[in-house]
Amino acid sequence: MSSTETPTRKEVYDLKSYDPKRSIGGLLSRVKLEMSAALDAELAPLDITGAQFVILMSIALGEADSACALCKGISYDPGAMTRMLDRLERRGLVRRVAHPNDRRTSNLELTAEGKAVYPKLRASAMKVLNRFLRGFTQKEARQMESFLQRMLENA
Amino acid sequence: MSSTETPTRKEVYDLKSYDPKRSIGGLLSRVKLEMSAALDAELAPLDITGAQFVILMSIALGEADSACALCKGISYDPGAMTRMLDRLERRGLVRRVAHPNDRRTSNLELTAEGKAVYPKLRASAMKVLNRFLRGFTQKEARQMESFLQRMLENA
DNA sequence: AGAATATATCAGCCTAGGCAAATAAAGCCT
DNA sequence: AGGCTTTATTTGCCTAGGCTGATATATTCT
Repeated sequence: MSSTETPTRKEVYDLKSYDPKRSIGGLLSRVKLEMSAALDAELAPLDITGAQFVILMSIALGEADSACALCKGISYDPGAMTRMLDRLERRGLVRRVAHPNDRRTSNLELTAEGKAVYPKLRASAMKVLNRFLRGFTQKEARQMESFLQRMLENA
Repeated sequence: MSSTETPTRKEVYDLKSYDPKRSIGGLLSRVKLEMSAALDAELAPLDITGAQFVILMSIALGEADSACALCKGISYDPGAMTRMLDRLERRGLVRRVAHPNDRRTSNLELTAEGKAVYPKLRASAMKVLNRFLRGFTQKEARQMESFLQRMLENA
């Protein structure tokens, strides 16, 4: 060995240094909490929650066209998804359309109203996120994305 | 101006580049979800949830000695906290002790059993976190902490 | 085709947090 | 002391997600 320790196998936190609240885990939970609250507040005037925002975005971007696909995409409970879509349908933002070849499922579409609010949703979410990233350079933001991506791959 | 643009005022995401799922917001939510699930799984054998872990840690570290202090420390609902402490008390991990000078509140203490599991909790949480941080250098971890801290200050 | 299996959704029950009103005890002000 | 305000906790009600089992289709395999 070239040195007294083996840095490549060393873990980030050890029993002496680990402080739950100041650790990446604690900070990340807190940031997520604050960001969700801020997004909810930003979307409140549109009478749309942060959770609904996620669903609407997925549909709008063509990432999912059925309840099942939505669940898989974001690790959401199917039972909860049924009720979530019920709400969005009652709210007039989403429509369930019969699937021609598969009668088990429905295709999901945004209604006219859904399409109309979509740009506002996008802008609101972006605004909130940018607020949390005040003072970040592009380079720092890209690095943060990369860190988070790596953590996800380690999951 | 020394350059054609003003980089200091530029925001991280704009309407063209913003992709909700790949953005820091989307990634961060997802990482938090995965980390919480992983922590719950790790603590399941001890019959303790991730939410309970947070409370127990705060008490153990002397960060809070009353329900109210706990709520303030972690932005938790007082009503929910009453019930959380009821559960922890029934579970035999926490004790409410009468406060000598203030009969509105109770001092919170870990029971013997609570003190006994505490090191295991700490080790479990650390283990999960280190797993998500595989491949991170110390420098990268410190930078991640700093990014999250800055986001919090922007909240 | 018929049976076994897999998929998609839904409905019921449970848990847990958020909110608002109620209660009780301090603290403050004059 | 008496009244007003603040603080700490509790309780009831509401919402929403997780889990399980039921149901209806598709799909696959003989």
